[in-house]
Amino acid sequence: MGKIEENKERKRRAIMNAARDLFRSEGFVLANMDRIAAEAQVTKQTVYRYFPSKIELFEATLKFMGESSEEHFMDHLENPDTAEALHRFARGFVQFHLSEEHLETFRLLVAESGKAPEITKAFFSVGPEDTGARLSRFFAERLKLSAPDQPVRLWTAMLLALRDGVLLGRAQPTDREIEEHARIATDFLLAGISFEG
Amino acid sequence: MGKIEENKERKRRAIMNAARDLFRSEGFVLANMDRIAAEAQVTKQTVYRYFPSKIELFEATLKFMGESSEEHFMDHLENPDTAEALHRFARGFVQFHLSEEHLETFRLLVAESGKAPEITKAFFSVGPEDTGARLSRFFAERLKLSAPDQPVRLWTAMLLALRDGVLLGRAQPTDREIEEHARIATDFLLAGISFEG
DNA sequence: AGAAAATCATACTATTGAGTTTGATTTTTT
DNA sequence: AAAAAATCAAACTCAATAGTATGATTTTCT
Repeated sequence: MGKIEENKERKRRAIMNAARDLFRSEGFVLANMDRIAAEAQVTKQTVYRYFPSKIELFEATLKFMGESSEEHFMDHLENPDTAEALHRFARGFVQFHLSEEHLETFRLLVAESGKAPEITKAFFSVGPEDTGARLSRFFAERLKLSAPDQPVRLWTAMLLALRDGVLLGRAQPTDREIEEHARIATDFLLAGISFEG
Repeated sequence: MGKIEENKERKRRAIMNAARDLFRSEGFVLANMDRIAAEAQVTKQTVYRYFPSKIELFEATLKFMGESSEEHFMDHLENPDTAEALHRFARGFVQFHLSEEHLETFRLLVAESGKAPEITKAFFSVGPEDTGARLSRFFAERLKLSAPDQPVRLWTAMLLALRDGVLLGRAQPTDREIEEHARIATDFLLAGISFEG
């Protein structure tokens, strides 16, 4: 592969990086192409060589975000101590969903999917869709549940209880509060499915 | 009160009605003042006589929305049969939070509170903030819980499990699914607090 | 070295939309 | 009926911004 191809790839990524930051912080409408070009250290002309329009840049960027999203809370499910695995996963899950990065992304998706529902497909085509599936497998294997989907859904919903407040402008919970909430929700789940640690 | 004052009040409301619809369906940035004026059957000039700027119209409209929001699921808590009260409330709560009206409002608030967190205060200064408080009272009186806040939060969070999907563009659940989900979440709650129907 | 592709710098077009201005018309008050 | 307040109709200013055009410069390939 020649240097031209390499550079193309680098530029593409530089543009999508800048686009991601601006779309996240400003939203689709207010993010502007001149500034995306500037942040990417590239001419607007070049942006348009790679992406024919703002909306197509947006779609490509969403997909890019889905692919490059870094969650590590999944790893906790490998822990051999089942209760420990659940508690650690829970804390990581809550922390991630309250992180500024994720909240901005969520805001963006929620706002735009109102007008163009198909847009979020791009994001989820690669991304976090399978968290539920992975959890269900864990519940089936480790907790011996024959119908794990329901408890999984209830549990993750409980874990997200703190998010609405933050989304609507309430102060970010402290680490202490996050920790405690994750524990309470998880204990509640375990009691509900009669699991003995 | 003279006719002028009456008319002022009517016009103000007509403008905010139109503004509400447009802000909800288009979002703050894309909603435009010419169209708001047109929908309100009023001149743009008149809009500006009542509201000095778009942002101030927006704030006033949010407050107006908070005040005029019609939820009726609260009434179910008066039902003397406690389990019945919970189940009916649950269904009404889920239905409301999945209604197109509420989803659009939520989208709007989530999108805008990212840039101006204080903006949602206007909405919640009157509105649904106290659902939690009312529920806590119910849990304390009817279920004899000494610390009701935690279960209330977990329960409402479980009830909202279906919302994320819809927010991100998944198909609206059927009435059947809503009903079933509300029942399951409520049963899970009751089991968790060892309540015997 | 010289051709070809990509990028740069910059200016331009065209549209949209917030907020203003002006002067005529209607409605309410006294 | 006449003064005063509110509204209308319509044109205008001004800034922002998506997307295009042009011609010079740089980078890569052969």
